[in-house]
Amino acid sequence: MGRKKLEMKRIEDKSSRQVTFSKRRSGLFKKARHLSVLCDVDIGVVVFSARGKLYESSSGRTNNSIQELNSKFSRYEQTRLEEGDRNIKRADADLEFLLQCRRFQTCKELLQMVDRLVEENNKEELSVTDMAQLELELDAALVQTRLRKTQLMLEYISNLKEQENKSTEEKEEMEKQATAARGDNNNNNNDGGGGLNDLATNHINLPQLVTLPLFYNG
Amino acid sequence: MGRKKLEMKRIEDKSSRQVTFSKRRSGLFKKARHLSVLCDVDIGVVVFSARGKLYESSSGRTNNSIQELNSKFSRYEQTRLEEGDRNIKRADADLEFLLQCRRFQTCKELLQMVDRLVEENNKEELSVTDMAQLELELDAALVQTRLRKTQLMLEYISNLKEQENKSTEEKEEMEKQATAARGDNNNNNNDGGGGLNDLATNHINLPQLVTLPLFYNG
DNA sequence: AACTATTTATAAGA
DNA sequence: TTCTTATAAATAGTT
Repeated sequence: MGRKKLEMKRIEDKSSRQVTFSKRRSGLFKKARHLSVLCDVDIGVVVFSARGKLYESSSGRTNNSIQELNSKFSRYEQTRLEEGDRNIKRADADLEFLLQCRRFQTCKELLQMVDRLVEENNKEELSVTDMAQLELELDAALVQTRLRKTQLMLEYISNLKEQENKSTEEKEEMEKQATAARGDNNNNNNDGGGGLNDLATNHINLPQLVTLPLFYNG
Repeated sequence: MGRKKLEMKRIEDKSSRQVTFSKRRSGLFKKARHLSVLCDVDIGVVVFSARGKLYESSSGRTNNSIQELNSKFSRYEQTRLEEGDRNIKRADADLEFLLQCRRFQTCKELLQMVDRLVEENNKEELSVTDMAQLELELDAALVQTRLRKTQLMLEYISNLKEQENKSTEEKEEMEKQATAARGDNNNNNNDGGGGLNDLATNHINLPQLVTLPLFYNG
């Protein structure tokens, strides 16, 4: 659509490629938004350009965090253009932004956030401040991950124990009844499906890890 | 576009909503494909409908990993429907997939991958296996982050040292010349802009961290 | 960043 | 469902 029909191949002229990219990208996002609303579905669109990533999605949590992010970065961009001492402004803005995003509902959101920070910032190299902050965020995510893992394993063990107890009880009940009625020859060695020992020989080979504290605030 | 302009709200009639969904979805994918080709960028579009997940992407790494992912999850979905013992199948598929994704070119890619894993899996809760793997990946990212941070700080210090040396040399040279010519009263206390001491009083307040090893393979 | 001639997408109807 | 077609929407080239 437009004055001419374009061939379906890379636009060689850098300038018009950039313009087309900009126009069509916003068009794509708009269409995604409309489809999402009209048909009540979740949509995610990700555009990875050589430098910087652009993102758009619709409905639910995703929407919120992304819009928040967008406006944040718009303001940040503006500030950056208006001010002279870019590096300091930038470092401050990054830090401020990151500090405001300390709490995430899900690990997924954290990852998206960090990812976006890296890409939207439009820089290949991150500053020391970025790195220090990223380190903190990753650490937080790691801690969360470990907590959840531990929790799941405990639940798993708890379930198995319960099963085992139940199984043992049933066996004992059976034996009691059998003994009461007459002498018997019941000698089942199977403990009743998935006892505690199964954890050690689980086909999923969990890494043997000892978790140490990451940071030491001297 | 069409005979009538639609209101920007959910289409209530189920049948026409389905038709519109189908049409607009393929339209969206087409636009994404075109944008990708014309402007030489990677694009991923994900549409989550209530039943089933539909997906489309274009070009490059994204394409590969996403299509791979897609077929993986399609197969997984099928298996899940065909098999009874869902949990085990699922853990195996996840594990296999994750193991194939161990090496990433960049921290960015890692984050994207994990992110995608979480989202595409369409599950809020991750399994123990997922968590253990995520833990490993996050740790790897963290290590990389710390390395880079250290590197940057060393570079920074090195730069400052160089500046200081240069400044000192110049001062000495000046003093020598001045002394040779006649007695002088040059007594400048400024060390020449950004000496080592500046690091401690930097406005960017780096957290005081001691990094410990994360894992201990017993 | 706006404009407008065209192309493209699609809502409703068949 | 699939095709047709009138109309809405997107956008290529221009300013």
